[in-house]
Amino acid sequence: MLTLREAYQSKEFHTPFSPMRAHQPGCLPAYTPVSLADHLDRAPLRGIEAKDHIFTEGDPKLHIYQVVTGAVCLYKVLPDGRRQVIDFAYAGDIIGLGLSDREGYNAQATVATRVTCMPVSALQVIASKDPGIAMRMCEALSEELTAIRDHLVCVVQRSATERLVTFLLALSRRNKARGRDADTLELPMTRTDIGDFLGLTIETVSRTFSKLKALGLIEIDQGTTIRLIGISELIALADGNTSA
Amino acid sequence: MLTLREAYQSKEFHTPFSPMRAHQPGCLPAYTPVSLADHLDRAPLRGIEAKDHIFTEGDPKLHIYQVVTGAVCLYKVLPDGRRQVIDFAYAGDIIGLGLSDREGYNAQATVATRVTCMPVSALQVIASKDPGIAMRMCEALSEELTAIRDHLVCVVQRSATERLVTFLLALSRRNKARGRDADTLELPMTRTDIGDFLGLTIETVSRTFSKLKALGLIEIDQGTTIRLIGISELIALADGNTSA
DNA sequence: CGATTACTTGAGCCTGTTCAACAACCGTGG
DNA sequence: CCACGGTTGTTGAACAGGCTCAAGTAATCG
Repeated sequence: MLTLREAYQSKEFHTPFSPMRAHQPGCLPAYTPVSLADHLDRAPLRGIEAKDHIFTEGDPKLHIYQVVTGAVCLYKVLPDGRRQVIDFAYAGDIIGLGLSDREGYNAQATVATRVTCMPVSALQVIASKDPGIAMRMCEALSEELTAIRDHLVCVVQRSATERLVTFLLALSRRNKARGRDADTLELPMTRTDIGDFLGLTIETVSRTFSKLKALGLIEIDQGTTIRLIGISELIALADGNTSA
Repeated sequence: MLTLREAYQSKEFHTPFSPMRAHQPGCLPAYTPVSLADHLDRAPLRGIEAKDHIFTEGDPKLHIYQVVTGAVCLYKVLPDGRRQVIDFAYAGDIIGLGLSDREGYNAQATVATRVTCMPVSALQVIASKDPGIAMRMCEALSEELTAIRDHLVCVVQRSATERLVTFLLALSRRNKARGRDADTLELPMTRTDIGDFLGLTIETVSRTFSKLKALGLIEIDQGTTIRLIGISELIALADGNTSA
């Protein structure tokens, strides 16, 4: 399974439609093709302190953001306060794609974070001029859909241990995709965030970490650094081949 | 909350970008603007018998479909057979939007169903000529994302009763949006499908229906026709104002 | 009309929750 | 430097919601 945001890193962030664009009949762009990522790279930077919100549900959607450093927790709350973390966004991930005029969830930095922010109005202008950008947005949205579907299946069908291990393995795969150590994970969020992501209580998350440690499958430093010992056993665990 | 597919019906299915298109600088369409829905309405019809699959996960994605009559169950399965229903698609709903080259889930007709099917290749040609169509696809994808996020929150955070009532109320709202009776629901799927959608066993679904009936909040005819009695009490139940 | 599939209901069990206490960590200020 | 309070994480014990297993009933279809 993909980390929800991992999809964005799984391909070059340049639209595969760009090469075709200039040759579309009836469409003669007089500008230099620029990818979505290019636009975001140029956008102004904004710093957010740990625990501060970038936006909250219901806010008018004014910008889309790309995380430069740090981590962001995207979540929704039910009327009675129950919280569900939809996704985490890490460096490179884009937040807020979509055409609604309101934010559909809350975005809170879990640690000190920097993001670039680009006005949606600008994006709409660009996208309506440039079908390649619009298609790239479709692509990104489809990948987000694929990822959240996988997460839905995971969280609804899997046991506590399977969920947590799936989460760790997704982070590991993400690390590998970035050329970083696949066995060493930094968790830039609290147990509460992880619990609300996986649909578990903080106690169950903690207990499950302890169990994995006792099984010799992971090591934990200061709560936030995880070292994966037996990747293959962990994969088996995640898939319910329950040796424990 | 929206029924997952309801989003598609919540707005006219004509792109709001159409009026702008002819005036885009550098883009001179020499054809009559046609909406995504128009294209789908013209597409050839295909009949599927109850329990037959339209496609399965991993199949090359060749078409997108629009349900004309009947109902379709979209689901994924884990390696060990656990099943999660992602969504149901009813008349008017579009299945398979997105730019992956493979189907990401299974689509099975729950009852005898007719769909129109349009080749994705045709859609890509249209979308790369017509930024309005591409933007309309983005819009549809965002709505699908919003809906699945809501469903994720519901299924992970809510109790069995809350989930089932939320499901019934979504169907009711959908009926109302179509000008049909909001109090009378047809359930064109089995208890197993409902259970796998809500992350519950068939027994719990059945028991919960019985409980709602005992509370006098619904009536059930032949298992498939539900009549909602106390909408306001049901809404309270769905939000966890647990009078039961 | 019998066979099959779908649904309902019951009883006991299990996973993860709740409630509670405790430990570790961290920044602040004396 | 350490004492202190607040936050975050860990662990234990009892509970409960939904699951499993099992039996029985209703609807459907050849």
